[in-house]
Amino acid sequence: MPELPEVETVARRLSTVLSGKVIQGVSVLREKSFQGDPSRLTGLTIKSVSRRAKIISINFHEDIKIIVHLKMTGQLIYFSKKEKIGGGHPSQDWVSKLPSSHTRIVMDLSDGAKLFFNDMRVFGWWKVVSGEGAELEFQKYGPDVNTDAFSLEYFLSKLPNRRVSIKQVVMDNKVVAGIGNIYASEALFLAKIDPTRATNSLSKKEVTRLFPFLKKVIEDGINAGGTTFDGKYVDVFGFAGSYQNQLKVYGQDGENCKICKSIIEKVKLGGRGSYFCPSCQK
DNA sequence: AATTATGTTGCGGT
DNA sequence: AACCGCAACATAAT
Repeated sequence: MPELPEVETVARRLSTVLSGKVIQGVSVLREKSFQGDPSRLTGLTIKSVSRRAKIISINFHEDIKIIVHLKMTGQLIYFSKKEKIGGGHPSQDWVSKLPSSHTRIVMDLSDGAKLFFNDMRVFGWWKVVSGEGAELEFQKYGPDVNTDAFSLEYFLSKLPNRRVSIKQVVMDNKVVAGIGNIYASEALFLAKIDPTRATNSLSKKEVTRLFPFLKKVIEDGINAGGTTFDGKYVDVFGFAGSYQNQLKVYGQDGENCKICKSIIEKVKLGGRGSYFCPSCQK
C-alpha cells in the first residue's frame, strides 16, 4: 500500500515516539511476517527510526536493526495509554482495540506502550539484521527519488535500453526508489506525458520535463502526510493522510479531467491500473 | 457466486 | 539485460 511519502511519514512519527524507549519483548503472531530471532531484541534501547526506499529501519546503539517492509497492506500502529498522542490528539478508537485479526507482530515497550504490525495480506515483513545486512537490503534499490543522487543525468542514463512504458520504468525501484502506482500516475499527468509511451520514445526534452515532477509529487505527498483512501494507509497514530485531496488522475477513471474536462481513462501497464487524461497527456 | 481488483516486490522462464 | 507472467495472501467490489 504505501509509497515513499507514506513510509517516510510513518518513520518520522515512529522516531518521535520510539526513540529512547526500551524493548520489553517482541511477540510474533505469524511466523511468515518475521525473519530472525525476536528474543535478541529484548532489553535493547531504540536509538532512532529512519527510512530508505520503502523500508523502515529501527536503529539501536548496537550493530543491529529491525528493517520493516509494509508491502501492500502493512501498518505500524503505536499505542500508549499514558501519553497523549500526536501533540495532544487522542488515539483513534480502533487503535485502542488492537491487536486485531490482522495483527502479525506486537512490540512491547518497557513503559507499557505497544507497537502493532498489522498486515492483512501478509506480504510485509520484519527482519532482524546487522548494519551490513541492512545495507545489503538497501543495495537492491536505486537512489531515493527525493535525494540529490537521483539526478537528471542519472535518470537519462537509465532510459535508452528500455522499451516498456515510461510509467513502468518510473515505478522500477532499481531505477529510482520510492515511486509507486499512485505517484507515478500523478507525476506523468503533471508532466503531460502519456504513461503508455515507450520509454525509449521520449525525447530528452520530455524526460527533462518529467524529472522535477517526480520529485514534486513525492515532496507534496510527504508534506500531506501521505495518501489515504478506504482507510488502508494510516500513520502510526491511526490517522489518515491528505494527499488524496490533491490527486488529479489516480482512481479518477470516468471523471472529468481537472484541466480540460476530458474523461480520465484507465489502462493496464505491467499489470497495474494506470490512469491518465488522453487529451492532456501526449 | 465466480471473477477481478488492490498503494509491492521477487522469481523463473524466454 | 530486459521483459513477461505469475506468485506470495486476504478481502471487497463487480
